Amino acid sequence: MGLTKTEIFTDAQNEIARLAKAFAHPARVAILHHLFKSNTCICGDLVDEIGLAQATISQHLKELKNLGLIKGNIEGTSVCYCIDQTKWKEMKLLLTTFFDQDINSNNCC
Amino acid sequence: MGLTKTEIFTDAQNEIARLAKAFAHPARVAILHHLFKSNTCICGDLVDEIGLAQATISQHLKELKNLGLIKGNIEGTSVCYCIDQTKWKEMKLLLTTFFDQDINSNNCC
DNA sequence: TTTATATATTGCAATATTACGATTAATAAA
DNA sequence: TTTATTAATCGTAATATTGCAATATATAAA
Repeated sequence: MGLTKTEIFTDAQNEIARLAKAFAHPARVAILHHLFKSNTCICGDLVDEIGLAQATISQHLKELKNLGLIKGNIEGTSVCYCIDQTKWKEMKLLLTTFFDQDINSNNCC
Repeated sequence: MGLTKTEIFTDAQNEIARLAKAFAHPARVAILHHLFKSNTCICGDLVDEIGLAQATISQHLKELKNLGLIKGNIEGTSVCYCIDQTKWKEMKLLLTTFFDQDINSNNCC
């Protein structure tokens, strides 16, 4: 028990859930927000700007990287994280298509 | 530890995360999909259509109801669940606004 | 009232997530 | 080389989520 039964859902449903997890924690929302806001590709400044330990931020960054939504470029001793525009657009299309289901639906209650 | 530090994030960040959780599990994605697909307001058919135990479906429905995304009308012994169109539109606006941040951002890497 | 049906709730086990201190690894500067 | 700086990883504790059997609740039908 406690294990999500991925096999009984469609690929699309699993992929939507997988991507939505990126936004299902305020720290990751904050990280993404910071990455968009700063013109310069911020790196470990995230640790200062968001009030979480370095290990915690690093873990969240790893999850976002695993989803493909961000990428990291090593620059000397620090790492520059950026949004992966291609993957971001892909994610946007998948999720907004799901959200727009309401347009063609007639509610009964 | 293990407790999300909501207090260090903005209200918007917390709300985005809260709503994104609705889509962060394939069972809930499947439930919402079924609710949109069926013109008649389906009720416990979800248990048959999705391969999860009745108690599990009921729990996911409760979470979606708590987020305000769906509402349930009691009809005899069964309950008719539907999308709450107003809340859905609200959620859509909040999340798509967040997703559209890429439009005004210039990536550096 | 009794019985059947549908849904919610409870209790519990398994697994996942969140957070952080400590450590490691890797590069830059002295 | 030695030392500082930055980020990743490891280990661990606390908490949350997922799933289901069993039970409770509530209405409909007999």
